[in-house]
Amino acid sequence: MTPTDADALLVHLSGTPLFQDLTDAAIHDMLRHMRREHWQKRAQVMPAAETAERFYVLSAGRVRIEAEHPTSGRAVTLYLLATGDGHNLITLFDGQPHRVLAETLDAAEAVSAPISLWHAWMQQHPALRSALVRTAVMRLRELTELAEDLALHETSARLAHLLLRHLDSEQPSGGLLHGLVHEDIARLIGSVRVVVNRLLNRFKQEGVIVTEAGHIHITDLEALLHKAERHLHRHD
Amino acid sequence: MTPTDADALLVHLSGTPLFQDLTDAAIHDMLRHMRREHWQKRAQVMPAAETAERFYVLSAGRVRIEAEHPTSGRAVTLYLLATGDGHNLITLFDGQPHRVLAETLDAAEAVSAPISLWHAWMQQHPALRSALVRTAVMRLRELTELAEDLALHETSARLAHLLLRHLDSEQPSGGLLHGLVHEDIARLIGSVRVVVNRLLNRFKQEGVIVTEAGHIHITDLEALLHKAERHLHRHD
DNA sequence: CTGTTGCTGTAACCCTGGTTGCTGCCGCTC
DNA sequence: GAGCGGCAGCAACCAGGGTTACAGCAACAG
Repeated sequence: MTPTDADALLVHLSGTPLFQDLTDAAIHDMLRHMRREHWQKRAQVMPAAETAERFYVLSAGRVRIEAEHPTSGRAVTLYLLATGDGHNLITLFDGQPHRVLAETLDAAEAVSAPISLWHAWMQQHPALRSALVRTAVMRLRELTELAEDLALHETSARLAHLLLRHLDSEQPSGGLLHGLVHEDIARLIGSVRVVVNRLLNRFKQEGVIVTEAGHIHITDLEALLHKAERHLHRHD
Repeated sequence: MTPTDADALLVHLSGTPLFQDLTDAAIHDMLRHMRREHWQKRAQVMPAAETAERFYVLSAGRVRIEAEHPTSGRAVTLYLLATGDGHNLITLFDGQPHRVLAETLDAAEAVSAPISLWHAWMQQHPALRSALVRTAVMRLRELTELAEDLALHETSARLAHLLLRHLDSEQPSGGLLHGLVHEDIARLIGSVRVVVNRLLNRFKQEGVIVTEAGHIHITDLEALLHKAERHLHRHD
């Protein structure tokens, strides 16, 4: 990547969790060895073959990481990546390939470098290593929550939970769920489009949410919390 | 812990993934600062309060880590710990408490130390740090598989998958599943006792498995693989 | 020997939620 | 403005699997 490109990206990345404890000089140096990619909306990206050798950091847009059923065509999204999030953590740390699907939700952009380079960087910058480890642990928490949800809660509770996690955020535009269609939401909670539609309309009729221009707003937080069968442990 | 106790444990632990790259002297030194605990079969152990401050390593027996539904009483086991496995990885790395339940399946035994001590040890022994990170990443893989199973495969496929993962092992005694009752198996696949019983008997009638003395043996591997809706990617 | 406890084996019941299929609606392109 | 693709909105259908309830057994304790 050219120095000017790197300068432009520095602004985006220097505040993100992975890089926040590094000096601008260090980031700049790393960026010079990175490859930059631009992807269009709704495209399959970071194919497994390539992914086996590189670690990516999203610099713009959203990407969902999914597992797919071999025959039925159904899929669950394991996590949603946004700007600053890394992809291919597992292979980065254990060297084994990890077969998942990655698909952009928006026009997106990422930088990447071979895993061996990242290893060297982790060596040089302990702050980078610990940031990477911390995100791995965050993923552990997310997946634990997902598995728990799938095993113990029915879909209406999972949907309510999803809405609570993303719509109670300060952002007016609906946070990470912005612009997702029912099919996308369904995959986030391990269900299918028709069911999500059904539940969403039920929620509307019950006065728990309203939608305007494809956008969901919570009107009765209390009721939604009750549906999610959860108590707010993250708002104390 | 007394030096003689430490000597006895050294044998058990020095070959396990967490400690295998450390010198006996280093392990011995760590053990002198650890607390040793013995637990009886089927007991709730490592309560959340205490767990917030210590990291444990199982030195004998099995322990299952579970999430529980707040009201219905149902639970999923997130992972099964065996000798050499650590507990409380998440808190070790991010400092935040993680609320899960731990229950012994056998009479068990563990050593533990405050998290701050483990941090110091990771500092001194890079091999320890990387072993801990590797196990965190292994847990990520396990949980990904669990979530994928729960979201995409029906219970009969999940049961078949579970049997394949644990019974095709060389061990004659049935590996990690040894001595588990139907209720335990149900929790491992996010279901309930009655359903597991139903499916197990269906498998028997179809000639896929046989049971003798509460012990499960696979008789038709091909059929079981088909039921699991999976191809053997770990046996190549 | 008998009561108790824990596990397996079933059967009847029924509800959540996945499947299929079709109707509009909107926005785009040709 | 006609045609088309993507998406929300329904309705009918049905099955996987969770719930409840109980019977038969073995192990163990009193």
